[in-house]
Amino acid sequence: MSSHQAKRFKYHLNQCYQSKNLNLTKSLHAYILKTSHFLSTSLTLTTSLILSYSLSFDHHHHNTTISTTHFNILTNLFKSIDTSNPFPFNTIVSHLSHHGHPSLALHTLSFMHSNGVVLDSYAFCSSLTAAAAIRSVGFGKMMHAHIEKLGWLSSVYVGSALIDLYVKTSAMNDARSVFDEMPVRNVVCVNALFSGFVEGRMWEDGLNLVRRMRGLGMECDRFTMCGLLRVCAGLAKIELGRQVHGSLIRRVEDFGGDVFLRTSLIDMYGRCGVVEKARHVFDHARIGGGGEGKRDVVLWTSMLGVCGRNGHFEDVIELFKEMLMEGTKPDKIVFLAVISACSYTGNVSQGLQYFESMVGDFGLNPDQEHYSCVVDLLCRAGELERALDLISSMPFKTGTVDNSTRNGGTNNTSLWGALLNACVDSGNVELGKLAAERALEADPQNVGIYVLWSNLCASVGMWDEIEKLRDLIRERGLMKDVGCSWLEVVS
DNA sequence: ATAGGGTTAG
Repeated sequence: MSSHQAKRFKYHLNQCYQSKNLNLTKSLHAYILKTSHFLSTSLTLTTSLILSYSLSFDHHHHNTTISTTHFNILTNLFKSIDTSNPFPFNTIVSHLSHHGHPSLALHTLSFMHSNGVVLDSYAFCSSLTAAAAIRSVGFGKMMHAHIEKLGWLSSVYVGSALIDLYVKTSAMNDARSVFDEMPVRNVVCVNALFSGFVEGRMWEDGLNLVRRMRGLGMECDRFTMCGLLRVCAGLAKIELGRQVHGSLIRRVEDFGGDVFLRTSLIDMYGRCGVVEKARHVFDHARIGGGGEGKRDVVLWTSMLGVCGRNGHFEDVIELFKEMLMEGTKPDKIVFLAVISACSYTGNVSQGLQYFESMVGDFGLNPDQEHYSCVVDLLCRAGELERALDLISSMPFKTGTVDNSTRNGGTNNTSLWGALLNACVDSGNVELGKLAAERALEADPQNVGIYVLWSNLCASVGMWDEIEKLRDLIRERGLMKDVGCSWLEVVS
């Protein structure tokens, strides 16, 4: 086989890779084997084959497990690669973890480990990213042990990736201790830890970390600033927020072209109640900064959210229209923002219209979160029966997990919780009991539900029921959390 | 031929 031929094969494999065509990959593989023995000597061709296979497998198996047949194909291909050189393996792990196939990346790492391929910082970084993507604490802990044994904890790259993994699995204490024990630190690992504090709404911890940066001889970059704006929003620190805005203008080159920063800035001003300023930042978003006049969906969503939370309902309607006119297609999150805006401002019929338009005009299937939103909308307007009807008509089973959401799945506690909340207000015990039962089926540890239910019981003098609830709470070991709210209810 | 951190809703 000539190198020209090899190039052609590589080109075709790339096509398989792009189109995720398993059968095409299989026949190309067979053809290559029949044509010559070139495959066993061509690393790049083997690598391409592995990637094409991996992508087609996951296409069929939704990224969780692969069949033994497929696993064997991969393993055999792995075995034809010289294990004394980690380079090609690292390339494979990197590709897989960056193209949405984390579990296969981890399979590859396992193969490397059990076949004596040297595990270097590149291998660990890629697989830590993969483990973070599927939120695998177990795999992470295992890798952490290996990393420590091999001395890779001293690498800022590996350290940052490890911190990120712990952050994404909500193990903030582990993240913190990795950070504290790092011999060398830079902005990236600070940002990794900081983003964990921000995501977990641990505003003060985040702020303290940023304050420590000066002492460590580090400057904030745009990632840090972005988090800092969210801290300002969380603590409603408008003055600090203005300072961050000022230093963005002074210090960050073309910050206006950065959607992340603009979005956080709009959100910050909005949560601090300075709607005009948020609008000002939003209105100038199309100018400069590489944008060709069309604004990002996320940018629109943040502005819609700002108007909704501040009760500017007319602006929400207007903005949504403008967004469509500008040619920006709404996504599911835009509708969450818009429908909850209707909910805040008590515009039930418009909220329902948007909900219907979402499916009818834009072909977007509502998630459980959308249903929660509409249930909340109906309940706030006192339409409890309609809310119950809507829940019964949902295409989901109650008590199941919805994996389509960003945080990897929320159950439908919020759905029943919204209904229960409304029942407390209206004193509807019968429906409230049903809602409380369903909510606790989905999440038996949810203290808020116990409190709501006992509030409802107390309001109508059902003291026996409260007594039963109290036993249940003690049984499930939730007494400590419930604390003062419980005492308030009983006394 | 290879590596680490960020935005919107609730």
